[in-house]
Amino acid sequence: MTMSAPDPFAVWLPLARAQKTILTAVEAALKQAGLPGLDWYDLLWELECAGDAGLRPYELQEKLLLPQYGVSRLADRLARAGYLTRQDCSGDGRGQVLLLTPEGARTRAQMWEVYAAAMEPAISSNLSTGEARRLAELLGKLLRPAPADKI
Amino acid sequence: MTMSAPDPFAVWLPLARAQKTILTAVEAALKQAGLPGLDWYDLLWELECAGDAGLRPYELQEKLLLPQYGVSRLADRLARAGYLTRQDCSGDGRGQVLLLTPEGARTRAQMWEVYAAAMEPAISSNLSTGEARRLAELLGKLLRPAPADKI
DNA sequence: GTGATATACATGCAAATGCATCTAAATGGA
DNA sequence: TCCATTTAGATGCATTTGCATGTATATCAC
Repeated sequence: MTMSAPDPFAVWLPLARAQKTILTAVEAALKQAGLPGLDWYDLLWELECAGDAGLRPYELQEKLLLPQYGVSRLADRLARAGYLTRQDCSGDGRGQVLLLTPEGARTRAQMWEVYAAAMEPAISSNLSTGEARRLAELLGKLLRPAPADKI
Repeated sequence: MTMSAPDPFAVWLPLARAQKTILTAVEAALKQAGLPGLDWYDLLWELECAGDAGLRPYELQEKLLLPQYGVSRLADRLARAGYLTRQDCSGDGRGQVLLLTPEGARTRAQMWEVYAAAMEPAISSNLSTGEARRLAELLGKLLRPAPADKI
């Protein structure tokens, strides 16, 4: 039996398309609800997970896969909205610690409702429980560190 | 045997993360090669597929999952770069037909080399042939039309 | 210590994006 | 035919992004 070579694009094309489709749907739902976008959600969520310890911007940069200036300015906007505070970092004069405010937590909770509601039909209606589990598993494998292509 | 409910986020989170990771890697490779980004590639590719018939902007809008103004301006840039031409549309005075130029085709071919080379390690090194096939299949299911959430 | 390098974060400027709106041509009724 | 509605596409304006660079502190070699 001949096994066709694993065409990376057979994976990439539907992957990109599925991501874009779902992303668009969720962003539309959030906007319609008068809530911020997913990038705000992700940052708020990480801060909530971090609790009282807060997070340094460079930590968020890794967690969110954002460029350094991306985190810097995203945090700016969140701070202006009153969703986080910047605190001088004891022990590192260059740095700062970002902390979630109660209002930030409230907004994240509101967003979660909309987020989950928009996600559910986009995914659950097209996959069985077993398929979803298998898909998540395969995507997880895809995320393993690539073999040192960083220069 | 109890079957855990299908958590949509168990799929969405790695999906989004995998897409972003691979996208970033490919964009970086293209940039380093002094070539345009993936959005240009996608448009060039569709035009190449369309051949001499070309494509109407509204057709690209559907194929590329872009907003109307997105296609309008992307086409502007491609036209300024000499990669496509806009032709008045016989039969619809409002419309136009976008046609690939030879230079556009050449650039797309160059991009393809870099694109494919960057994609390969990101995907093939983490998945077996069978896994890749299964993953592509599951992602395909995910792309089925959602149950009428359009307003 | 002192100087060189590396790390953390900010920012000016140009380009891209989102949103609302505009024009023009097509379609559909009466 | 005439008017109302829909569709194709462009564009002004505000926001966001990307890129390069700037500033300040930390770390390391000596």
